[in-house]
Amino acid sequence: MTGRATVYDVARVAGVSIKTVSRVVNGSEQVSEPTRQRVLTAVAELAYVRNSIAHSLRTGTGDAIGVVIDSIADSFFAKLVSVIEERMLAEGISVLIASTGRSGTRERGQVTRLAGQNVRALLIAPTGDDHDYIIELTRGLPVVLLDRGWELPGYDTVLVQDRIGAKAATDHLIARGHRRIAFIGDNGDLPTIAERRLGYLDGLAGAAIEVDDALLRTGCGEPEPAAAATAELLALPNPPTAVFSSNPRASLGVVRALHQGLRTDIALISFGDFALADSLEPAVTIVDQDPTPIAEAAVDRLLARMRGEHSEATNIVLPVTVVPRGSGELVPCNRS
Amino acid sequence: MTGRATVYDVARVAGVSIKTVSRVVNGSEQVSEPTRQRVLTAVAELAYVRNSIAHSLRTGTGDAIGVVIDSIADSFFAKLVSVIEERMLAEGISVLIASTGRSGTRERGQVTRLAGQNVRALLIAPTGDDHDYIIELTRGLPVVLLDRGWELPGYDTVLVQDRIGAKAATDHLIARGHRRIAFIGDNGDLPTIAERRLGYLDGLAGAAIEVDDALLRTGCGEPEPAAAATAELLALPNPPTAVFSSNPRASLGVVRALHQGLRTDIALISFGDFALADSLEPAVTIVDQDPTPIAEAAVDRLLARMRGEHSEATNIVLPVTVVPRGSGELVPCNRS
DNA sequence: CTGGCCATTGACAACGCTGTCACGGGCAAG
DNA sequence: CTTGCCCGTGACAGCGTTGTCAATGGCCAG
Repeated sequence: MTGRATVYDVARVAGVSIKTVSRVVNGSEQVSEPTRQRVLTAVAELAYVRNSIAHSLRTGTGDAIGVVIDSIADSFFAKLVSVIEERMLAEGISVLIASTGRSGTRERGQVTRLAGQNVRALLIAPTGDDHDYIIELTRGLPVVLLDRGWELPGYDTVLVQDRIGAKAATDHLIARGHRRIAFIGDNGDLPTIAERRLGYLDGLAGAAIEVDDALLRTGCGEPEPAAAATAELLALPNPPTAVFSSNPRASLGVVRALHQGLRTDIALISFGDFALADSLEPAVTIVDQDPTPIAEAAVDRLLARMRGEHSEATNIVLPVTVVPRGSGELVPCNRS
Repeated sequence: MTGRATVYDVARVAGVSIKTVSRVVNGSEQVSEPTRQRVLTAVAELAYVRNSIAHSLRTGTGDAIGVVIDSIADSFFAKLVSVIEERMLAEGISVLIASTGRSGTRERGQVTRLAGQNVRALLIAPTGDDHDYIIELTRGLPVVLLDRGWELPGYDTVLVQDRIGAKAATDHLIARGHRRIAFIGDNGDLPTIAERRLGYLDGLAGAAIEVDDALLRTGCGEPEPAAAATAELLALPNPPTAVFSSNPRASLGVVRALHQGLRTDIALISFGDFALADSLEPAVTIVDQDPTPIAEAAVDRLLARMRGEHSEATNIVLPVTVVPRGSGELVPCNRS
């Protein structure tokens, strides 16, 4: 008994036709009570579980969605996926994860792969700036762009106020007297980070502070390069008095470097919360980019599309606020 | 053009039979070069992608595996899944995640669901202690039990030295002079935590320290209850001078509570690392339970099984070591 | 010239399921 | 008693793919 039971097995045991088994399993009303009972008994006896591949093939509707993200090891995306999975479980839909490692090529490969699977819809946090391929590959498939991808018209998107939030953080630091504020972030390929950088520049411009390129560090999306960049900033002849870290993973590196360099007197604001940010000394002020409402909104859109809604693409932009905790309220230090 | 192209479409365009298309797509040698070229041209023209549902149904081999874990929001499991997904991508296999929320009932539901999907194998971090259902539901499906589940014979398992590691941590604290050492952990249903608790008790017994039930806190697998439990411990008339936190998520709560209570003079060892553990003040001493080798070993086993290996079930136990960072080397404080 | 062999190709069935339609029987209306 | 309808049920096809097996045709040996 290696394979699983099929409708035929159940039909044989229950003494009915396979169609009747199908009806019972799918809860059709068109079955008499005694028959239903016999079928249910047989189902239990054989531990029958509907083969969802055959079901998908027949009905044409898959029972999984694909989620394309940077990496599931990133706690922001982990939380995002967690909420998505939870919501989808209620719909009986499975979640396939596909990570891009922030490579546009790999992203494309993953989307291609998923499009060939039984996915019924896609949630994508796009990496690169060329997303035309999505249009081509996902014909007839509901797609919601997550966290990024504002610039692709015709698709539902869910974002946060990247530029506004970044400007608010910068303003927050400027209001405490900082004028040498460093920016740590990934390279500008990521639309999100590009927006946050613009917000940072907005803030500086608003206070008529000249941009110092030495304080603008890109290519630091991960903890290690961010830590290295921070260490370099600290070693500058004229180091910054404040740091704006444009994503929580980079912030992990920044925090490590500041603590290792014993420079916790330098102000810090992180775009996006991270574990223990509020237990550090000082606790880290953040721009609150909570994954939960982002995921909820995205799932809402996706379910609506999966149910056949054909309205115009909507662009949801969630508000963010600065959450003061200590590190962002430090005033400029005078060490050097 | 709403649906995707099928072999029939390609066959029509290329002027061959569907079987030949299938042969070309699957790289069979039995096709003449000119025919192959014509087919490939048609494939490119129609952007044909093999329908993997039909493929799965026909071949009986799915192209996804299922991973059943507590929650993807837990960074330990997130890292685990990340490594698994990375490895599976190289095999062209997708990863389906299913979270249990540590509910045995839900775990069972998830395994049932996955067994009905096209999953080709399962990686399960079992929650409860009744795993007989796994045997029943996963007939003929390769299964590797991850991180827990030692007690289910006939299945490959990958664990760490839970009991030994916990004893080492306890010994480490005892060697610094601690005699009132608290234990924070989830309830004993989780085999892992039960083992760690035994290791903790081993340590106490080895030093002839009597167990104080007031210092043994269970039901704290998540940050919030762990923080609450820690706060209660601090309020005891005779509080502990050291804490052994038996999992990293609990440790997040313990750290928060210690910092909020300004009691960072209390020693702490965490079973399992967590982000920023080394940037805190003091840095947190850990028992190193690295998810990466666990995942690698599990994937190795799984791939071997998927390739048809029929050897005896293997039980891999990975070693752990205490990584001193500061918090575990604090000597007993005398405040009360 | 013929038989046999190999290389290439195609017709057909089947994977497990559900949609379509048809069938048989019971019952109310005519 | 017949007609027509509805209810419960089953036979059959087909979703897109691949495995089996047979057919075709070219080529070489006898």
